[in-house]
Amino acid sequence: MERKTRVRFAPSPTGPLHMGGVRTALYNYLFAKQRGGDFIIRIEDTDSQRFVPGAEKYIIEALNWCGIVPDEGVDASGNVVETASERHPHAPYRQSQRKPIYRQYAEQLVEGGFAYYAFDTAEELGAKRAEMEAAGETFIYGQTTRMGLRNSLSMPEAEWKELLETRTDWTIRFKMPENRVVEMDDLIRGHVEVNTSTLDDKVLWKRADELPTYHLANIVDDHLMEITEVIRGEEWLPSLPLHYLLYEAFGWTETQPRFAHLSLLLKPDGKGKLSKRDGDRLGFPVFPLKWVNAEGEVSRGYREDGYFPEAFVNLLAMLGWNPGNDQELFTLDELVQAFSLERVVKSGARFNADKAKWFNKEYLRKKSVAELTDLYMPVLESKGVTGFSREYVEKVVTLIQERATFVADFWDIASYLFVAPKTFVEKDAAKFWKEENYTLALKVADFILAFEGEFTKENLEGPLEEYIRSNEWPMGKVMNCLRLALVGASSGLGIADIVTLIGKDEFARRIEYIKATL
RNA sequence: GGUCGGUUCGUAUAACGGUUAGUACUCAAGAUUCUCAAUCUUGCAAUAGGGGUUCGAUUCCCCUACCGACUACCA
Repeated sequence: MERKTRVRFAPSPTGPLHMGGVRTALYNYLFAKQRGGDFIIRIEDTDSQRFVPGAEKYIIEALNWCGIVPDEGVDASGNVVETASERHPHAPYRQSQRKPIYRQYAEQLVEGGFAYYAFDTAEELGAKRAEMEAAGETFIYGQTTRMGLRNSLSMPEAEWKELLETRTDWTIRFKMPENRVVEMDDLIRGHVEVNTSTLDDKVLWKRADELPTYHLANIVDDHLMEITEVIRGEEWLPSLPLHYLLYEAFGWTETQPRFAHLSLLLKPDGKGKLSKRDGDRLGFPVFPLKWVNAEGEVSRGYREDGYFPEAFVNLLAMLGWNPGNDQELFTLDELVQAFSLERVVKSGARFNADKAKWFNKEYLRKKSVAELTDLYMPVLESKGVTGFSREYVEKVVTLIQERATFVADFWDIASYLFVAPKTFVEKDAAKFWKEENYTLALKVADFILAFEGEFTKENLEGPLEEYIRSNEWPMGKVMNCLRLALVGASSGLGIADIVTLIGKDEFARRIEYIKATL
């Protein structure tokens, strides 16, 4: 009975999707596609308190930008599917819309003796917790304490049945078995054992809002949606025994999915996991897309920072996974081919911004001049630069493509090919702008202006150097001085390239301007 | 505190009992060039510590240290 591979990414719409979340989604996607299976998106919005408007849309848009397109859960226009259909037999995909289906499963567990009703209020539990903490102990609602608390296990039947009717703030808790060793297998971590004596009786369902907690909703939906593998973050490993026990209590062990727990993304320096603050502090995005929260606080995104989605996906894939050889550059399709959970690294991966930039640079180099020009034209426009043909911009892009990491770098690298420099880099000027140099440089300028052939790099370069050499002038000093006049700095393209691009008239103008300042 | 997970150059990782412990990023030096960038070459740099097991441990086991996750009517 080979089942079709079906995996899901189940984010909670409590804010923008963190890059670690994107990585989890990516690994799920790669795993599914490699096996010809389905990748499903399910929105886990059972906590109405933490719901953030726009978060769901953000998550889907972010995945879409990355090329991670779901087979189920979202329709063609990127909306979460709300009604079941032939293509979406498991809809709806928002847990808030699946509300009616969970209670019966929770009750089923109570009937089977795997769960019970609990009537302790949040305040009572809070007080209990504080009391025990004051005594230096930790309170857990579990096998050692449950009989001393208010629930259907400790109270007379008549009493709790009455409370069940009259009160609306009770919960259903899982009755954690005592002293049992739960043996689990993780696709990444291998065999893990936990004794149930350290585990507590988790709340599964709440009467107050008639909603399940994560644990119940997760198991029920994974079962109903016929999920075959659960690939999720490491933070879920501690609740894996509970999940195993739930599958067992429901009698679903035959079709229980296999689990794989991914390690976390760590901050580049210091201790702890990667957080929003690190991005602000160290100057790189931690989110795929820009996000503005309710307070108007802006978090930058990879997309807005100029990363190509292919580069972002590639760098994410390499953070905690490797193909087993030296290949580092992969397209999404290549990743689908090469990916394997066996090669996912167990330890947490520190994010490195330099490496992230390197990936983008590699992708930028691979782009066609046409595509980069498409991206650069609007930038030029925003700089107020007009009157240049597309052909001209393409020539510029061709010359600077391999010098840039982002399209946004183009302007900093070669704005002088569009506008005359307004300022001069002080350090460079101090070094090269000396009378002995610029008198010669101006003579070279005259030579260029007197050049009668067509202005091309090939035509100019030879004669230019020949002219300087024959006069026995210092090539470096003269050229840099001339570059200073054209660029405003002693760095940049070759003189012949610059002159060819800006043309004789503009060249003459810049030289005249320089002469006027002497 | 408890439970679980993790630990190879600064970072990401390779080596799934036998290698001069490899690769990439970063950094440094050199080559090249009219400068810068790019490119090429070279270099710096690691098995957390201690016990075992073994002819032999980065690799297997134990202890310690450190890091992390979890410990909610949040996911």
